[in-house]
Amino acid sequence: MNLDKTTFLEAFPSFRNGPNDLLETILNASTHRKINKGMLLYTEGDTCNGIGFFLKGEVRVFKSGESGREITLYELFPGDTCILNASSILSNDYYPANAQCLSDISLLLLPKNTFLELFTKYDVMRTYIFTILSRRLSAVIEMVEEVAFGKLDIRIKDYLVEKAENDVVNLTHQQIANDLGSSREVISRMLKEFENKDEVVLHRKKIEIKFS
Amino acid sequence: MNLDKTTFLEAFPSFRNGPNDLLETILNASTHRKINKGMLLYTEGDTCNGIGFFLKGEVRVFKSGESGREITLYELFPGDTCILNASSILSNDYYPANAQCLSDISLLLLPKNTFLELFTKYDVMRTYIFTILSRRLSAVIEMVEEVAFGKLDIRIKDYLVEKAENDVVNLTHQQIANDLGSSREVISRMLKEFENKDEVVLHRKKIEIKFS
DNA sequence: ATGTTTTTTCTGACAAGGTGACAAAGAAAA
DNA sequence: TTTTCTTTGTCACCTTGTCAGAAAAAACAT
Repeated sequence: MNLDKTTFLEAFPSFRNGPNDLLETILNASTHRKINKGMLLYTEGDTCNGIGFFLKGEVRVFKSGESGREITLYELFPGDTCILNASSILSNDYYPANAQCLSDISLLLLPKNTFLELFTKYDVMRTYIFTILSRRLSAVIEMVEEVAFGKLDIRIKDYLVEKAENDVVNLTHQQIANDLGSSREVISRMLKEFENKDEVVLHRKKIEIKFS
Repeated sequence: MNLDKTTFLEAFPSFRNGPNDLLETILNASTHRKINKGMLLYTEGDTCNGIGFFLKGEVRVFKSGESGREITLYELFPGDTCILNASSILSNDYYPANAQCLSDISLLLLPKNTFLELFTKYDVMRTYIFTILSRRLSAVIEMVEEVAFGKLDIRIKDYLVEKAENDVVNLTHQQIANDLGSSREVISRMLKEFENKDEVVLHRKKIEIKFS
């Protein structure tokens, strides 16, 4: 046993309702991995031989375009599964995006075959996967709407509010661009405009928000 | 019984593997509806009280922005389910998009509760739903990539090739704009450029392609 | 402490795409 | 034919992305 039940159930409360068998199999068959901040978990085109259950940390799932621009599809937190793993395992397809650790993370990696068995056998597992998958679809549909119709100034402001802690955002312009699917120059330009209108104060790797 | 098994199984072959019970329940509990071309099946914010199994015709699922612009997320064909129905039923949420009939369609409408029972009870149903859901997620992720990074001239050309029958596309500039999430003016402008470069011939509601 | 390198930000000119307003050309209807 | 509606064309302007180059701040080395 690689990990105690309590720790797992803390992150994955929906498995409390499941049979003990399921829980035991997950804990026994999986390996506990720790991966460092900045590392890439998957890249586009990878084949998946396991599915990760995230226990600690943050992961960013993103697409990147030819020009070097990037856009974040969604983020993963403790209690999440990289559903694209599950999806590509079940449909025997490539992993269609990139996943990057935003902090040191720890996860349980469940081998493909065990996952397939558990998915076939246990209702709790299916419901869990279904819920996450369904949530992701909504999130990505929202992304389409934002990117297709949203004005960038609004998108940046919403983003800053979302990312702010005590009205401070500790990110570089490049990181913001990578999340929003824009380019660094454009973000810099807009932030400068915000500053001229006295809506933010700019520092290196740090933005103070004066609206929100 | 509203519909014979053969007709249903033709459109939904994956249910052949399922128990007879499942099939009978679907056929008995659902109502057979025909809806005319142009009608809206759902609009954003609707609550779903049933899930549709498409037997005939085409449906366009799209988002619309404030400015009146639209973007098509994906299309539904016979054998499809409007997975956003299932998704919003199972997560008890609103329908997050609009669905419009591109032709006269016919579908089986399975009431919410029956669907939930069948989903809980039958593996075939869960697998079917999961497959569709997973496919949609991939499709929508592709959309994000296209919209965020794709150049419009390329997107239009790809689109025209996809929609062409014998190198002819019978659509208005507005319809193309609505699928691609762009505006009519821009599409007209680009098509005119294509024509100047001798890549297409433009008519009313009709574009002849000379590349492909 | 000083010079060197790297990271982050700034700037300006230009290109691509979206917006708004309005005109013209066909098609359809009266 | 005249009128009306649908579809397409065009122009000027605004927003966003791209390219190129430089400045400023931090990190590193000696």
